Amino acid sequence: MNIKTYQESKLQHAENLRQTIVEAAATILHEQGPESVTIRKVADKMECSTKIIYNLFNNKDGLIKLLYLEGCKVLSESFESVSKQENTENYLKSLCEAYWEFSKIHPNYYQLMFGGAFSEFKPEEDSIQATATALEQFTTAVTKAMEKGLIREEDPVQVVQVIWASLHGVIQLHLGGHIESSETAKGIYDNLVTRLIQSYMEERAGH
Amino acid sequence: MNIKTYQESKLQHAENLRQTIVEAAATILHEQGPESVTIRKVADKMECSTKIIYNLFNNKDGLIKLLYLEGCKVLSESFESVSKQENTENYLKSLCEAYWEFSKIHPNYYQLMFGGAFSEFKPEEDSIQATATALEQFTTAVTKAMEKGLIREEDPVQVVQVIWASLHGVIQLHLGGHIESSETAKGIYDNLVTRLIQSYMEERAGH
DNA sequence: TTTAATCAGAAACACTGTTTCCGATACTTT
DNA sequence: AAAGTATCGGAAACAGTGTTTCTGATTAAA
Repeated sequence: MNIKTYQESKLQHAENLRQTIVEAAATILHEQGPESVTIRKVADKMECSTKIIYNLFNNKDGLIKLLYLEGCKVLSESFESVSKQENTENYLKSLCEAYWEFSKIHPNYYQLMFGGAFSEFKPEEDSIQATATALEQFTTAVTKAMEKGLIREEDPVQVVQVIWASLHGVIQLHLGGHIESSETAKGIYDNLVTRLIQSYMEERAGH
Repeated sequence: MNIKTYQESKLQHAENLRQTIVEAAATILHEQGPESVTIRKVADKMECSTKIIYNLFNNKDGLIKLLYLEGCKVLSESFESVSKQENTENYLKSLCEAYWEFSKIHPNYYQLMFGGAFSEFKPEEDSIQATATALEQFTTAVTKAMEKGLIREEDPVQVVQVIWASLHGVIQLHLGGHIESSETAKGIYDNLVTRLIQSYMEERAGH
């Protein structure tokens, strides 16, 4: 037990509180979906008043942002749990598959992060950075493929963004109800994955 | 001037009212964005009570759906205004360009239709059908390319969905603030368009 | 002319994000 | 130790949302 000044202990108390509030909000998100993540419901779960949340997070976006960062961590772990394969093509395909799985296992996180569930929430510098970090496995895989000459040299970040954005499009239209059946959506997704990877891998020198 | 029964005249009155309400809602959508399309603001513009809107549209989704259908018409016209070219590859690229332009010229329609601006609104049978109709130019172009042997025969609807969904992904991430600069987003978009069309065109017989 | 039905306006209900007010608690100072 | 002061959280209020209820007027039907 450290000896702490009042200010230090106060800060730590605030930090603990922040953490438990984020956890409560995350629980509501998982159990009841994004539309149920309201300041009052979080306050009710914490058995406290809404004022505390505003003191600690400034506004709702401040709380949503932390859920966004949590989601980035989960996404990152999803990518990390993909077994690294020698075959670059297969590895990239597995990463794409993991992204689909993430959207299926954590649809509420997905809606919050990329689906516009909180249309007033716009990611800022740090959230965008966290997203890039979550996609790091992807970026390094592409970079390595370039070094090995499997993909023509260009900006690996742009390559990842092209892949990410287009995969996201399929998931988003699916979650939004524009592509009803899950099988149809997966068919489109797999088709797209194959085409994209082939497109990049066929750009070998001499082709 | 037709002679009408009371019931007929009543129905026509209701239909006229529906039309003006949709127009008022569309005006608010264009001038103030999706978040300002609220029942009360529409009622205020119409100088009537909210009850009328509920009588005619059942609930907010009923009104949003009509705006969705309007948006489909506008999108359809955007595609139709693309000059048809003999060169299939160039024509498809022009259609993709028109889709991007639509999202830039009518971002509010885009957010309402595909961006999840009204997260409670899920398109139903008729809205999905209207979307398919809006994409018809795309579908016929792909079908013709298959008949000419420029694209390998498969389901043209799935081909269009693959292209549409992936293009949407770029636009959606851009509008959602995940891809900040418009130039970056357009670069990704164009890159994707080139890759996809190449991917489909390279599947000629004998390849 | 009386009766019955329809329909629109005002107000209310149950929510939302956010702010204000105020009292209790807890550190500071004398 | 006692008085003063600052902080911080709870209750309530404010402004806004989608939606419903109630009620009175209008208008067709009898």
